Amino acid sequence: MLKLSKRADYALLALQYMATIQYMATIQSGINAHPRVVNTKEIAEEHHIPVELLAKVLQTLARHQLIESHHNGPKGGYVLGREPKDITMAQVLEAIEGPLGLTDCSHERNDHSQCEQMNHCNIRTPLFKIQESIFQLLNSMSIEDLLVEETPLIIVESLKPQGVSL
Amino acid sequence: MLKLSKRADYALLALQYMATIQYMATIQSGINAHPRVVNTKEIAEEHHIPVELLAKVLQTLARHQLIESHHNGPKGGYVLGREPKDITMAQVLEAIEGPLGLTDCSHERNDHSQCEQMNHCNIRTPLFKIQESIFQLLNSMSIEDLLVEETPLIIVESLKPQGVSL
DNA sequence: CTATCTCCGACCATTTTAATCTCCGACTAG
DNA sequence: CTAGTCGGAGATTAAAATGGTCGGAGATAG
Repeated sequence: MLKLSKRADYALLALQYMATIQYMATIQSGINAHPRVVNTKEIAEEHHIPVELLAKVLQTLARHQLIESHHNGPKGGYVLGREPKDITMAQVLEAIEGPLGLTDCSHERNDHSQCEQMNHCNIRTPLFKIQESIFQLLNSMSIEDLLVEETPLIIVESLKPQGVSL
Repeated sequence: MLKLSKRADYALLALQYMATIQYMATIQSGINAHPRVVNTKEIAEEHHIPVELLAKVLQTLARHQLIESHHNGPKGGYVLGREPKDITMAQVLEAIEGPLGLTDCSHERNDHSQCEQMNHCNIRTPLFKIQESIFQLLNSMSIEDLLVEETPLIIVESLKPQGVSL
């Protein structure tokens, strides 16, 4: 349950790798160093993942401007599209897997297809609260948090206080 | 992303329904009332979901003692296995979908098969922390929290985050 | 210029997983 | 006995994830 797809895994691995490269460059050459452009093959080999799938993942990330593609022939590749701290988990996962929501009826207010069936659904509201908490959590962590050795645990306050009222 | 399976949806709907039945009975007949036994067909028809699938879901819930089956022929069915507040979301989801974890390597500390490949994985620790937070969140909510009055559907128009300038 | 290397996008094949349905056995109330 | 229940093993279908192939466009190095 709640397992990330491999595409999501690959995305995070790639972003972490690119952030690390960039971080190293900054340390060595100061803040103005242009980050090294890394290509798909390099990342794939580094992590032992299939090139073709990673290529698609990176294309998707580029389309969402999380990374930036450099069409420079043999020197082409990708760099991060913005600061690691400004690329949140939620953004990455939404780019890869589409808008996140626990239920089918979280997004489709335009085509009323699905919820015709779920008309007798009494669990929407609580589920939306859970969803909102998870979203908040994912937005509170960024690629930068993948760099450090130990990330501080983020506590999501219980939703209990809102309580039961019927 | 993060969408619940239908089986999980059905499980929550069924548990909410059973909890409601029980709650009503308590109101009407006092605390000692035996909760009414409800059968699969009733729940399925109430929510317009396929009986066969719901049957499996309920069987699974029974196997995990979240509900209790009564083999009473034509009067058979299910009741909650314990108090609504003692049935957490995490328990339900784990019963239906197996142990929850963002990554494949979350559980397999014994068979080292998978992580041989993911040996070059630098994102385990942060992911485990996210996972832990979600687990905590899901454990903080119970079936009791599903008993809230259902308000008109709140539209989540766009989950797109704040847009982040670069 | 040419050979080579990159990203891009479309398309296809295979595998895995989810969802649904079918059938039968055991049991029980009326 | 009859009809209705849960329990559980498949079969079937549908959908999604994963992985691979190909050709085009553009840039670089020689």
